[in-house]
Amino acid sequence: MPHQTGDGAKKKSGKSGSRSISLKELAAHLGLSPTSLSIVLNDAPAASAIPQETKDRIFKAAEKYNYRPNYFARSLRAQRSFTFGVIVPELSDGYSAMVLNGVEAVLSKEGFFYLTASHLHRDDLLEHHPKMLLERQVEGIIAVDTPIRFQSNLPVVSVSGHQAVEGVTNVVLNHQHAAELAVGHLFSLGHRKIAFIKGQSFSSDTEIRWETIAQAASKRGIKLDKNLIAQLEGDIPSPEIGYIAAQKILSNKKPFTALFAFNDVSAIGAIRALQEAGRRVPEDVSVLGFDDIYSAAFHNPALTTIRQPLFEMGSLAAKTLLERVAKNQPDDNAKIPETLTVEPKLIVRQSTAPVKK
Amino acid sequence: MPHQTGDGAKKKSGKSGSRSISLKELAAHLGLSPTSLSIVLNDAPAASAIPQETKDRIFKAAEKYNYRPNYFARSLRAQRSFTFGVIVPELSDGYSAMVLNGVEAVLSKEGFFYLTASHLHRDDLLEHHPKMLLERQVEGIIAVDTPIRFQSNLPVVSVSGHQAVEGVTNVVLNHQHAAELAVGHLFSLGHRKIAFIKGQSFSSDTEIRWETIAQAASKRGIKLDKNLIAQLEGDIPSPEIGYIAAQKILSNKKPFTALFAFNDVSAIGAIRALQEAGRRVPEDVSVLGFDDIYSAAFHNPALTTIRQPLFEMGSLAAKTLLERVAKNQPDDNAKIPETLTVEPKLIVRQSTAPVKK
DNA sequence: TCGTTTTACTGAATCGTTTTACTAGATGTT
DNA sequence: AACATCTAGTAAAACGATTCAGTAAAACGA
Repeated sequence: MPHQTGDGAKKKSGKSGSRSISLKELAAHLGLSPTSLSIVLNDAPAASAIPQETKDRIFKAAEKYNYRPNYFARSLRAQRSFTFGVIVPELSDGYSAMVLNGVEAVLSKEGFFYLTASHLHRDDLLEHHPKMLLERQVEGIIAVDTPIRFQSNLPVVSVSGHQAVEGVTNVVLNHQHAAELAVGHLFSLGHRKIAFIKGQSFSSDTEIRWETIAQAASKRGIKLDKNLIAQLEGDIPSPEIGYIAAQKILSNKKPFTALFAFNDVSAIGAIRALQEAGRRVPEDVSVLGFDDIYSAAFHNPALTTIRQPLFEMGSLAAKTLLERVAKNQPDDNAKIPETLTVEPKLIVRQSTAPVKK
Repeated sequence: MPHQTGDGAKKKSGKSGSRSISLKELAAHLGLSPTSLSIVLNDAPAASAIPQETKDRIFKAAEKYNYRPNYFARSLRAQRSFTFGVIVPELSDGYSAMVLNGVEAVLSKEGFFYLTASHLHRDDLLEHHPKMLLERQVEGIIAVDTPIRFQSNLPVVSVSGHQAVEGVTNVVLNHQHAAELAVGHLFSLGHRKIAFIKGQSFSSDTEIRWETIAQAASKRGIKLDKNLIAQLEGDIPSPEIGYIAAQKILSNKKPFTALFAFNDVSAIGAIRALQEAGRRVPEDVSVLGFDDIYSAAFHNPALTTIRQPLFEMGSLAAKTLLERVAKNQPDDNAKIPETLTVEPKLIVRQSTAPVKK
């Protein structure tokens, strides 16, 4: 329970070198015991027995000396850290950063902070980082697009994880809906020969994305030609890997009129490859992305894409974790939500067009 | 603020959820005192008096019971948090995330973590977040593209800050060099009428960037026409604000053959505006970006840009802060490096070309 | 008037670790 | 033999806040 003093005072606390005052020192100043101050400042039940006059004296002194309870002392005593751990593949891919934005928006309101750790798809870090976070006494973990390789009795919320792990709440996109939107869009434009770029094998969305696409395709009688399928490889968040994947597809010399990329970044790379091969987008080939990153709308041509509400996924994850921490009854496992689903949205722009007759 | 439920620390929760063992418990197991274990496990000087046999017994037991020293207890005692605070405008703009990558790479090796806070260009958060970080006992602060509005006696390293604040080390790009590279490149391609998009007023690079550009331009006899200058407005990291700025320049109907944008993101938006106005890039107008974000190489046309080594700036900031923390002699102020400079690089791609005759 | 309740506090224990200041026996030195 | 030094530890005091269990004195009720 974070302690709050009247904030917003514009005091530019005078002394610069002053290490902050302790409760004991403050109590000595007032001629009272630390106990009394603690009770009053935290508004503990016993505070009802303290006269308002004394309370005011305490509040004033706390204000004057800019008293801040020591985080470690308090956390040690209360066995609480008011901190979560967040594990991401890496920060600069746009995806994780957007999710983190959502996480932070929620947490900062509740006086929580989070520690970030990037695993860079390395097995050793996937094991090491969670351990470190546990040692730091985080009260819960948010894993973003990250396999759960650790076990603990802490609450865990996974964003775009697709494992069913006991005690882990999964925040996921409605992939079936996404696939319907995407394939349906291309289908309604007349596309029947569609190329696909699958995600990297380590990306947790790859599998489910592919399954739902396959369903949506077969439902419409679209055949999946192996020569029109490539998989992203490499772990840099650069369009280059999409460029390479598209080149691979092109090299198979099979005709196709549309390409559905795993994400916007790879779609951008793919467009480059298509253009280098003399295919115009969207006149010759329609390209569909995924995510709706900031630059999607401003690419040339502007990307048609499936938007994932990443900020909401982050804030939902944070909210859920806060709730699970609040009512920490270990027996309560039954009540842990297993999956929370958010909805995608089709954003039509210029990179898709009706198939040429 | 949520009031804490009254159940307190009463749950001795044995069970599968084994709360980790304490030093005292471990000592009891071994029939030794906590002191001895502490000495041995930390390899304190006094450990030389302890026979290897006993040491081994202790190590083995620690291993067996998976003993981890309690972070809060240790930090309370040692008055150290092994944690830095990082303040950024926001995470998803690509810039901050890349810097953070560099920060994390260095910190994780040293057993440090960092807490992130985004100020979103809001004055209240610029004051509030640093306060919160100080309460969390961070040992230092890294401010990324963020004005220093707080004061503390903690070491601070600022990335792309341009204030001269006592006790703050600035990690900055060699802006003069950057401007020379940029303006020199455009000049050597024959461009004399150059439009500029300045950064937002709140961005700490805006001013110095502009000054150095003005110098590099006037040195070459290039006049800066007010009608060819626009400023980014708004704080979303989307190309849209560059699009708007470019439109503003276009609306002035003054001829220009090149445009130098504040960053790649705004350059991408500007290209869209130019194309909508019927100007081809680079045939009619050369466009030069800044930063070299991942998608710059894959935009259409591929962006010529000035690369900032953001990862290095982050890791350099982290290293510097670690050093300053390591030798924490407050009198040592004389030795604090005031400025650390990193070098830009011109990356020539397809968005710039010789001026048409 | 006596006994109970309320008021207004305080002392001491606790969270888990590190560190300072010991002790008591063994070994070595002159 | 007297003294110093080394060995193998331990007890107790921090670090700073919270909380349990009291304690006097005042107010209240019969």
